[in-house]
Amino acid sequence: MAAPQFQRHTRQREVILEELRKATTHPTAADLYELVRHRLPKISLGTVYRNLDLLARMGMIHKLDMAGAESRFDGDTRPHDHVCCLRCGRLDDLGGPPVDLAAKHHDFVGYEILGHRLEFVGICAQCRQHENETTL
Amino acid sequence: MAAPQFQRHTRQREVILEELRKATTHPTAADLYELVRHRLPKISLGTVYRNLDLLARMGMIHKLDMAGAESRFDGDTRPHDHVCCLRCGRLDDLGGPPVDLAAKHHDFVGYEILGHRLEFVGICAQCRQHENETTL
DNA sequence: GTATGTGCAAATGGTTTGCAGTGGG
DNA sequence: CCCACTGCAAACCATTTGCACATAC
Repeated sequence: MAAPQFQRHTRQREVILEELRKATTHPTAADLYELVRHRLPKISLGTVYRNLDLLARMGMIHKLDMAGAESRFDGDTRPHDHVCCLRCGRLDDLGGPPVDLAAKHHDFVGYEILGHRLEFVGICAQCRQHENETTL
Repeated sequence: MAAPQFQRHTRQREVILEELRKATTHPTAADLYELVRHRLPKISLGTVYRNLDLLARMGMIHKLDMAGAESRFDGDTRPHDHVCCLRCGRLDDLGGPPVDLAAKHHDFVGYEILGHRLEFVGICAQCRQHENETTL
């Protein structure tokens, strides 16, 4: 709830942020751990989690909490929506401007609305092709 | 992936479904476990999970997976959206028809879109009042 | 009678945390 | 020099699972 603020500048944090920004796949914490480990072999998974949390609360990255177990992270903080493949689980950015749901309709039952979480679901191109090849 | 089908009719499943339909709070599996335990003291948490999963795959209830760690369940399968309070975590139904996002805009980057997950977030009436009382 | 469903308890898996040591400023 | 940050390992906690027994049909 407090304003998160960096107190130190560490190599670990720097590399985590770099690798996340470089990635195009919305990696999980474990994915990122592996990526970062190529450059900082001694880093611990706990440090990855701590820094991802800190970076997200600073607003420098986005934590994608939506469905499923593992959180994924996004180094691109420009507003955009996501599509998740129900078959293989891959998560892609959606082109075009994000859906605007502001104010629209609805009785908000006393809530002050601050935002929304939205994720499209479907079948990705690869999985659709796979299906066509396999299906009788 | 297979078509889920009931093979037996059990008291446990019956009571779980009844309690969920009676509840107005979108309970978690653990909440439901407590509720059901009043009537079936020997039921196990594993059974609650197994039946919730089965009922959800039958389409008789909805599993709400979005934010936070714990899944919540909804006995009302009519289409409707939800609002979640960022302060206290309560989850409410939204009145009015669900937001229609069909087809709209967007380059769906090769995906066949089957649906979406949507959840509004904000501060509930109670927490807003609390804030006003407490804030300087 | 039999295989599905249950209770129990242990296992799993993602995430968090306590602690002693490291290093950024 | 000091305190935030790290590495490590143990702790956590929601959920899943293996197994022997119970029970719906």
